[in-house]
Amino acid sequence: MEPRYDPAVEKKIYDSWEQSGYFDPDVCVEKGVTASDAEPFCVVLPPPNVTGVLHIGHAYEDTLQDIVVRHARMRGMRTLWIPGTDHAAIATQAKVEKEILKVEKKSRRDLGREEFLRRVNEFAQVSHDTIVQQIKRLGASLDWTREAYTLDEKRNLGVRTAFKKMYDLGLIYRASRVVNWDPKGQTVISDDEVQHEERTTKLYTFRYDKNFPIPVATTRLETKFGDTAVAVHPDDKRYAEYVGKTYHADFCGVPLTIRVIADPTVEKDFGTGALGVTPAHSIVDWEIAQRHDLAIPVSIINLYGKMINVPKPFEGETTATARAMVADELKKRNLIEKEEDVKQNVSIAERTGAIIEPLPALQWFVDVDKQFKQNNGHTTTLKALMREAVESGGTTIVPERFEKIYFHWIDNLRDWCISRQIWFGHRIPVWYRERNGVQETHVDIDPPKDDGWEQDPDTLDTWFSSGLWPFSTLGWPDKTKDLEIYFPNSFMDPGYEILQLWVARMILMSGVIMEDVPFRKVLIHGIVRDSKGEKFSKSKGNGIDPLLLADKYGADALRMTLVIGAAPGNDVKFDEQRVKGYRNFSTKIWNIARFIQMNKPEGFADDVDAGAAKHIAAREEIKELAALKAEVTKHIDDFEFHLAAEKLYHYVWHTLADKIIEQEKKTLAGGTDAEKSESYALLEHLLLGSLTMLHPFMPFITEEIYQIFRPGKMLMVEQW
RNA sequence: GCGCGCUUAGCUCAGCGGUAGAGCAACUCGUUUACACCGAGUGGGCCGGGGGUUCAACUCCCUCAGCGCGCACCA
Repeated sequence: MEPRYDPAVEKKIYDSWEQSGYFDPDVCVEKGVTASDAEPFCVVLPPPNVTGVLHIGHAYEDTLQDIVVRHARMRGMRTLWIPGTDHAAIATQAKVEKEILKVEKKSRRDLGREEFLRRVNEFAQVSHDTIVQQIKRLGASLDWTREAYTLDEKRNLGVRTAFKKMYDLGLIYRASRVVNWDPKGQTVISDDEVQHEERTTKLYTFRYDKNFPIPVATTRLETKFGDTAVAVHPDDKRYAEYVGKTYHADFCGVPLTIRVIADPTVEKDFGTGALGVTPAHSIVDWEIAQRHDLAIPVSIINLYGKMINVPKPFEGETTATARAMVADELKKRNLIEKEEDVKQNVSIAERTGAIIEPLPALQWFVDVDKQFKQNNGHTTTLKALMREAVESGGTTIVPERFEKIYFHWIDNLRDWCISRQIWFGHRIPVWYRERNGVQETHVDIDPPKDDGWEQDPDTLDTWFSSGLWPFSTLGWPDKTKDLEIYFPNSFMDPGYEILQLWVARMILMSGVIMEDVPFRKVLIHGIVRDSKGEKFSKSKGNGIDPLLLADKYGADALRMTLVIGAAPGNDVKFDEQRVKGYRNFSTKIWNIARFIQMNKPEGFADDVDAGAAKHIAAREEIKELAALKAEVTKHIDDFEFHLAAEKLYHYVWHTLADKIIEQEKKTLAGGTDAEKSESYALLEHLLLGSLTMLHPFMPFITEEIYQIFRPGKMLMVEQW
């Protein structure tokens, strides 16, 4: 054995695993390492976005899965782990758009849809290749023969099939309503893609004009051109006499017709207790307007955040400028009664950082409250279905506290807006044409055969295709053998930041389409942060390249650092110092192996030294190892990888090396031949046993050493 | 506002009803069949504050504080 373990061999080891074909469970069955009737175990990789390179968070996520997968494989299960990448519609398009604008000073419209998509696909391909190499470098035992992409043809067929099915069930509909408009990305986004940021802003208390009886408080003076009502609480005695009446007001030169209505959602104690209702530019106001049958509102803000349908000088101004102008005008008219600073949560688009502009638009939605009938005869709603999947125990979420967050999210869920005004993604499978003045709509998997149809220009929310991932990767909508064997998946390991965006959508989609849960267990993990507890981000420049660390200390050391870093669901604070510590552990393991190998008695061979093996069977050290195995197995089954890894670390270093080897040194030096053989047999047994248990955590070094002791074998598929 | 976490040794974190644990850091010794990417050992903790349940609480319950997160409101 070399005096030192060199992480450079890790690439070679990965290649040998890949060449063996054992990542593919069919090959395992074929070659007899897995029984043909073995219980299936399937995990689908959360597909990394093709927007760049792998970061340390991926390394963490992939390590956790690889532990589960390798453990299952070693226990003889028919184990499949499917790789793939995510086209990540908005994220990827935005990235390429930005790059093209920077380098060529061109917008996507300058290039045209076809050319632009060619560029995005090119970028995605390069990004994909990098990512795959990176995943392999970390040792993930994925079956690359089954690799998928959320935007490949197979998955596109799945998306179209799912859309059609949900449309036919009445779960997908098209409607005009106030949506979250991202003025920067020029697209609608769903509620879950909106984030909130607290800011201080001015709250104005004003009157539309001198004769209007009720003062109203608002932070958005510029939208008041679009007001059609003032809402007060039904129990509010101050305004009871005005309820039901309609007033004509002159608001900064614009004639408004304002009805006073009573609605229980209005808070008496906020502002003046009276709310100016702007149906076109507030989701809440839109809903109030619906309840009170207010007239169809006029938009006063366009898609670029500029004022429209208002007189000069307001027309064409940005909302911010218009707000200041309105404030000036009202002051001139002496209509501002109060001006105060308030804290307000501003809605931000998570991808572009733009402030959301609520405005009315015609979009496609998934109805989460609609009753529909499943093939199995049950009548349900999507909300109920998502709730039941977890309540019934069909899917278990670990740690349990995330179940609470999940239910809380369902309780507050609104219809899911799935159409996006971007080009990169799955085109909506709907075609329109006008015939004799009548608008016709065709919703199907394939385009209509006859003439005159035009496909909807929009694409689908990336999470629509991601939601199908647990079964689209298995070949659905075809009735494949994989689907039969491996669905529902056994395990899924996403981060908590996509519990709602992704996990919930998979449960939803699987519930409608497959009428089953997508997976049995979900282990939610935390975020990897830097040593100060800050999130890694490009703008902060605190990123760490997991690949550099793997090359420097070995992928195994990196994996151990991440695993022992924290309990499930908690964030991991990452410090390079710790990786060093586990590199030292690798060295320790290496030296244990070297020491044992150096002491192999002349002529010792496993088949002829059955006597030595028999002798050691009764020894305490063997029992101790067996007890450890039971503990480690239990911890892995309970997803307590940090405990399993820590115990193994402690055993190997402080029991096997510090105690047992030290104790055996005397025998190895001065014992009889029989005693030496026994001593060696014991140490070898303990070493190989430790390597076996360590393998899911530190696959490379364990494989390397194992093959030195057992040439021709492969630890990856040895018995646990 | 509703909900969910976290607070344990200098640092990073485990443990979660039975006399406080690990890694790193610090200190003291040590180099004998591997390993200084060593070994043996030492110091260091009112387990965030207060109250309760219990024979027994870091562990369960209540409450307060600080930090973080989710959802809603934000007119």
